[in-house]
Amino acid sequence: MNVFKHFRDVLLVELEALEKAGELPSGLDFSRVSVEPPRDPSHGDLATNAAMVLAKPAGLKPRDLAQTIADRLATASHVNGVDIAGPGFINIRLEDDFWRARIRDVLKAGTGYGASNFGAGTPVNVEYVSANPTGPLHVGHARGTVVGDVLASLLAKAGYAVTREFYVNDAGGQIDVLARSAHLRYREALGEDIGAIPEGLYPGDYLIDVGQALAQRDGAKWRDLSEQQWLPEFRTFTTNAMMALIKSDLASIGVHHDVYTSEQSLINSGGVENALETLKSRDLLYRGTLEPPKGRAPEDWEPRPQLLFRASEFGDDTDRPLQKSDGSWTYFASDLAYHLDKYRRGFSTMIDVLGADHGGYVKRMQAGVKALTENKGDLDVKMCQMVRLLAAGEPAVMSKRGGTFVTLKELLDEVGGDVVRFIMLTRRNDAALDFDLVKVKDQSRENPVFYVHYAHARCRSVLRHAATELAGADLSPEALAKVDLSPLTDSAELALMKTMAVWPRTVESAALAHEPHRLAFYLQELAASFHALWTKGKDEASLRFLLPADPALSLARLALVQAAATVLASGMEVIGVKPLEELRS
RNA sequence: GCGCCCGUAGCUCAGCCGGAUAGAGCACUUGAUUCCUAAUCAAGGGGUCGCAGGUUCGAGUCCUGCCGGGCGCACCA
Repeated sequence: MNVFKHFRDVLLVELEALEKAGELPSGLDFSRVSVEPPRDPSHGDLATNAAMVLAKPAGLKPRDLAQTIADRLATASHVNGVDIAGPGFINIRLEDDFWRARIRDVLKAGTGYGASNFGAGTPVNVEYVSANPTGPLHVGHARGTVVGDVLASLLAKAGYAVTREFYVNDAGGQIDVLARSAHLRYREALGEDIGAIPEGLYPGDYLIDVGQALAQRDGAKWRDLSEQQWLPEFRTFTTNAMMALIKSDLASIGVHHDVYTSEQSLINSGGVENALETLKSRDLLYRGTLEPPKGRAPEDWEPRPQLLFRASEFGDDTDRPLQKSDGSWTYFASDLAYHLDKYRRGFSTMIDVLGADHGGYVKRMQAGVKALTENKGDLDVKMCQMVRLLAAGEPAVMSKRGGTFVTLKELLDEVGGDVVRFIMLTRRNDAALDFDLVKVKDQSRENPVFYVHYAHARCRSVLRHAATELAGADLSPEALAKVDLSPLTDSAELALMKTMAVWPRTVESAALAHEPHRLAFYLQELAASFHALWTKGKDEASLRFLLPADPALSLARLALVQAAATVLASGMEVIGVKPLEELRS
């Protein structure tokens, strides 16, 4: 249950009743009425802006209207008190029993708690990673990979029909370079001394295996043929090998895409012509010459007539070329075709997760989607800023020179996939992020990964102890869901319940905003709430979870602990982090 | 020169389609451990939300212009 949405519905019923009673004019727009947690918990449990939003259109004074609404809300079920504050806020206090009942919600739902049909099954396509198939993933890919994957999981939990997609850029000139590099490795595998890898080719060791595989399969068949003859086969073979590498990297961080779309097959099947035909039919294509960018004209600039898309009519800064001088399509042209393809597959909502270096690409792609779908398609681009790798505060050097770069796999081996997943969400995606290889292994409050793990492990520890101290009691979630919860009266206990009850709302609002980082922040809050309760039990023995002299109270507290563990696990599940039973090693 | 992102406590950052006295961690000060993991917790000081205008009952949040940092800027992907 989303508590806030629930009471918004309650409020709307009351507002409609006021309309009927003539205390409010009919036909008011309630869409801006919200029910939210107040910023300061001392104000109450819920706050609504209804009076402030409606006062003007209703021709009433905010505080007068607030009083009218408050009088009605005061009689609603589970409401314990209503008061008016500030410019016209209505603060609502709920009965403690209402919060205790949320424990039962959690225990019944298990880690499915927080799931909803908020998205109503709307199809959403999340495209992420989409790394060029020219080598293994490196650390620079980690952030987009995690952000995209968790965003997809988040949307799924919120009730959207999510497809995780990877766009394979297997069509450009870079694939020719890849194929040539592989051919060199192939000749090497046949015994030839190839010397240093020439400038401009991919020097990475990962191509040695490709060369050997080809030599083993085909022998010397391709050695003395012309490039024209071997190139197509080398392109295909090597691209497939690189995709296998990438998929293996992704699997090691728990990422599995539903759909891989090949740029080359899109082109081969006439997808680009198709998309351009659509634009042409709307008179959005023309042949023209672009002006050089002011203040920064490229040295080799020459006026050149090109096939252009009228992107500037859709919010872009300039029109954009679609065809290279050799007649082949630009990357943008095939990407237009790709997004039209996604739209035609039923995705009106598309999300692309890109690196910050693609920032200049966003407007044109959004312009393209608008034009191709007549404004029916929506493309949201999540840009991931750079990650700075540090080691104990000092920059950790990574270099692509000589083909040695820090691969994603090396990072995973160093700190583990769970750590990478969590840390990547400890900043908004559009803010730069420091990733300290040493600090993330710290077992301290400063390390959010540890902090959240520790909270869950503490919960599990209590439940393990309970099995012996309350031997014979049924401690299954199903049984705990039935125990009398009324003994839970301490402020720290209620605070924990309230934090847990915010989870469904967090899922929905994070999904709506396409902001997966909110999950990581929520988990830290929830963990803090639990740690606080734990330590309070250290100060006051009567607040310990396990009091063998009082089984009824202990069972109620175990229900709370089990629920806390469940919500923590629910959040970690969406992030893709495995909850731990204990941290002792 | 243009576009995009960012600018919030000494440091690192949250701030939920505009809402109340702007929050958390680190650091600093003080305190809590015979007892479920003190790997934690509690309390305290610390702010012209880059600057200046504007819209609004109300702006850290929206608009405009500056300043500072990052990224990008025809036939790469």
